[in-house]
Amino acid sequence: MARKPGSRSDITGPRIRAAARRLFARHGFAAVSMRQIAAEVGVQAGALYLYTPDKETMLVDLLKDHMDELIVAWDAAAPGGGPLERLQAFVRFHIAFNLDHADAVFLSYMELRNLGPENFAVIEGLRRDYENRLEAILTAGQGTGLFAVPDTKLATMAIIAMLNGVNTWYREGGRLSRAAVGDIYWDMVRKAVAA
Amino acid sequence: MARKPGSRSDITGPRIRAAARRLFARHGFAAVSMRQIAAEVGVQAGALYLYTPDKETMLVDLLKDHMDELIVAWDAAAPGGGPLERLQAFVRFHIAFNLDHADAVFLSYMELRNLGPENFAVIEGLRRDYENRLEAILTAGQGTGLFAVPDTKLATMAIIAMLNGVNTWYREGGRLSRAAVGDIYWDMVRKAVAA
DNA sequence: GTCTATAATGAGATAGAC
DNA sequence: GTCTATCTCATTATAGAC
Repeated sequence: MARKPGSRSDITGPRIRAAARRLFARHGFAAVSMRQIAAEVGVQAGALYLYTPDKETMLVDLLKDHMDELIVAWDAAAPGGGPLERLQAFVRFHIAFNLDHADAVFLSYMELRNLGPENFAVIEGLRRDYENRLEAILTAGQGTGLFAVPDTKLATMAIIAMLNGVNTWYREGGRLSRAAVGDIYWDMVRKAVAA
Repeated sequence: MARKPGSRSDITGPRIRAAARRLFARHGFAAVSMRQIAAEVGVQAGALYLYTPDKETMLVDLLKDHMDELIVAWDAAAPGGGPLERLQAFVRFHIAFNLDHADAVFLSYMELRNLGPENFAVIEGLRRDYENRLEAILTAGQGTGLFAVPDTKLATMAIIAMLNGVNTWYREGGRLSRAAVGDIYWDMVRKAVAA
């Protein structure tokens, strides 16, 4: 026997990526074998090497795609207006995007240590690009006297960490809707940076 | 040859735990082999099984000890006084303790997925015990009208996540001292929960 | 594009010597 | 309490058939 009837690389490729993302996030990069990924997709382990040169490249591609998508999505969603409106939009966007991409977000924070130095630098650079967009909002508000943050760099890190935390406890269908969570976090962020 | 001259279990035990904690935090539980841990300590892999029945037990013992130590340390450090004083103390304590136990903190958030359900429940229970101490402070302040948090549960999670974030960027000898970081985060937390 | 088969390596854990 | 040696099994990755 040879190739499976009906196999198509433009279908198998995305399915491999989705399975790898899910399994890496659930069990950790090192704990997941190529065999597990292949089994999840319904192919043999050797077939994965038609789509990636090795396991680490699979991971770094997932992370890079995720960070690219994040930045593109924010740049498309970011409103004009004053710092307060832009900050509110950022808070709501970040929570919503993270919940929609929980596995990728988790990976992008937890599995950086499995990357070689050059791949690590690429992902970290993309993350900084994204964080700089938030810091720019804080700096703008600081300039007009609207915000009073003791340190825009730390405030950026604090806000991102706080918002990322939502992913650790939020469950769909739980006590609070996504919109309600957005309201509550926006209230806390707004007050934290207020003059 | 047999046992090494001068070997002592009360020295080797702690060294094994320290090596495992460091290596698990750096590379991830699944990525670290028993041979690596043994090499770090200077014993053979087989010797590790004198101290632990298996690898997962090594991990869960590290996590349990860490959470116990955290709760004991806070209960010893927690001041009396009003909610504002207690909240300030909590912020500064949490940042300092986390920086002093960075590897264990990282493990306690990242490697829970490598635990069986019963071990997982134990660690999660301890974490909730700790978080409840913060929530009690917020509830007390809420009751006297000193704080105005829209949801004490979410505020608890938000504050912890924000403070935990310090560990991801803080470097000893960097731009800011620990005390300065404590000041800045306290400023943001104070405003975020203020009435 | 997927298969089977296999190479090369390393894993967790155990047995028994000293 | 640590050693060497070993069992058993899984791993990543490749080769070549179809």
